[in-house]
Amino acid sequence: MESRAAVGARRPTLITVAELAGVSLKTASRAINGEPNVAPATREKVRAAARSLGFRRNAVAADLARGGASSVVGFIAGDLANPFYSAVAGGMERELRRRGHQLMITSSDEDPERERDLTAELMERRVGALIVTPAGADHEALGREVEDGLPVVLVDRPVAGLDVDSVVIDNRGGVAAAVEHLLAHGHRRIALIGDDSDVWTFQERREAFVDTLVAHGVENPERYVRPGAHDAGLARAFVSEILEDEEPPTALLAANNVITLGTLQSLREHRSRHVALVGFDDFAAGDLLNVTVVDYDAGELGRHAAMLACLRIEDPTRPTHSVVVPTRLVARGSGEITPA
Amino acid sequence: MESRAAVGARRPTLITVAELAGVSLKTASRAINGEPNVAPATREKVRAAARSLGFRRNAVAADLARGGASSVVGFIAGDLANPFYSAVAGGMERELRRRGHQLMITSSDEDPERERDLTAELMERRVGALIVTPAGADHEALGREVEDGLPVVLVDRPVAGLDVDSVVIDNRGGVAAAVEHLLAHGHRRIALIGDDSDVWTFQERREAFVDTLVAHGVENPERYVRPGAHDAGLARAFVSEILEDEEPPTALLAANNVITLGTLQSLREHRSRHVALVGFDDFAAGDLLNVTVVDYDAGELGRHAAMLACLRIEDPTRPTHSVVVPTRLVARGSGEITPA
DNA sequence: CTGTTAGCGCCTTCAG
DNA sequence: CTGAAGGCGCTAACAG
Repeated sequence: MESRAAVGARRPTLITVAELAGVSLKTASRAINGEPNVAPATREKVRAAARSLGFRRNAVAADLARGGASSVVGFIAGDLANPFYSAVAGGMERELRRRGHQLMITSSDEDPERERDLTAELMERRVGALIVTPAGADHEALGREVEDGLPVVLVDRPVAGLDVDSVVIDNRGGVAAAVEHLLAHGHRRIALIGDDSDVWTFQERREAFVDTLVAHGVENPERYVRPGAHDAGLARAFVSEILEDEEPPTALLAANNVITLGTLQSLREHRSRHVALVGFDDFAAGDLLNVTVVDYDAGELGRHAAMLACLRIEDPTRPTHSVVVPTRLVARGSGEITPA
Repeated sequence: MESRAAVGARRPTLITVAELAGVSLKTASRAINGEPNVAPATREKVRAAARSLGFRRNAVAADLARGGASSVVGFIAGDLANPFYSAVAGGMERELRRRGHQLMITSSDEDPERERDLTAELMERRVGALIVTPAGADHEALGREVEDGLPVVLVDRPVAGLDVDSVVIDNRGGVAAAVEHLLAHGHRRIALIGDDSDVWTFQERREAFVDTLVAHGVENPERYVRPGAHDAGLARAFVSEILEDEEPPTALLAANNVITLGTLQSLREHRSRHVALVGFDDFAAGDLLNVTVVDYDAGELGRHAAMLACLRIEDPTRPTHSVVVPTRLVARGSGEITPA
């Protein structure tokens, strides 16, 4: 068995294997790939030769020979260091693996220009499909790929004018549930602390917020809406400010987990025991802090995206689908506080 | 400019571009790749042709022709859905990109068998290097790759008997600092709630814990050591139990963030206002809960791993390096409580 | 069942 | 500065 190649030595190829086994190149290929029409004895002979040589098939060359797209799927995440994307990537990777694909992950850091560069790069690698969390507004580069026949799947946010498969959270449903929950507990003055107004998910959540309040006869539903809380510090400041209002809200809806944390800080400073809070997105210490949240399975986003990508690879002509991942309200205390 | 290929049409190749530009294949290649020895006019002609055809160079074919390893680096993470790995992957991806490499991420889910499969798969894709968070104990498969000359970098935990580049957290230093912090605040009875005993990082943390206590003359340092808290629930139970001791500890050291959360739950149930707590790893609501922690930059782990991988690709003969990422103690209240 | 003949798309010689 | 040949490692037809 002492046949390990020395450092830097060439890797054995199918030809080497074929020669050792005393068969032709193609027969070796068939045996290695488990194709039919190979005598069991021959197959074993080839496999033994491969083993003893430490042969490794070259998937890159195989993809090339087969002409074109590989089994690799590319994912351009918004920000890899963000747990949300890692949860998405986790679900995605698992589903792809199940279907015999590999995942190549990159991160645009929410920068549209980087997204364009990465798209180009992944195209050069001839990925079989591209899953993207679109950053910014201009996505004509993506549009071109789509026209060129590349399977593209959008995750977490769609792109206007781009008719492709997509997976999003049920933002509207989640917010509606949260607002109705608060209304049911007697609140009428409900505030929404949200992210920057150009973030699509916040736009959705905001609209659902307003719609739900209107549907329940609450007047001036925008009164306590505060967009622009891009980080925890801002969220905290906004909440502190709004609580100073002469007629302050009795309940708060934090539009994402970062904002929820900032909100909690503010509430603690104000020792407000009678302000209810519901947060969109669960977070690590959510249960410990008794925070009622709108939760969902981020991994499902990735799983569905992967599935849609695979289905489109198999059938490029199928109509586009749009999957909506459900949310559920997890009542843990903070959302069940009634108005003072 | 209306030259977009129809869906499913073949992508243009260098030959197509060369023909349109009226030059040879090789000249087109040179122009596209920005190699020297091409007349500026020719270069422009070729580039214009490429643009109008929507040409995309095939990086896969290029790698193959160049014979061998690609610029892709593979990363086998322990569990992609875990924020720790996402932070690592984030730093890794950024550094690799800076150096002109791509990252292919997979997840072993801490399963040694999957790790072996994934290693084989990434080898078939001819990754230029492999970064691994080794799962389990048996890593002879990895060892074989190393012998074959594959650049391998270990992250977060080393493998006994495998002399390769590695990056780990300063587990000992972090724990020592935490323990000394508690000692300085007057504690002598300090408990360590830890993960399963076969987890390397916990072994390190435990040894440092004991060593530090011994160095400070604390007798019977193992008395309050509780391994096996694999999830928050177990941690909570262990803490509850230990607090019932007739001579309970006055301070707790939670060996990781999951354990810290469980510990907090238990402490809250016991309304123990006089038990100090320091947690290893920071977490989302750490500051909100005033939890003193041993923090470190997970992205740095990834960044260094990427760097080591690149350096080894460039020079396979360089001696192996071992990077230790520093920790720092973040005092936020829970660790500064003095014994009752 | 097995082997032969062509490439996949590009890069690397080595000549013009 | 440019081009022609040969090959990277593998697979897809076709023959036998």
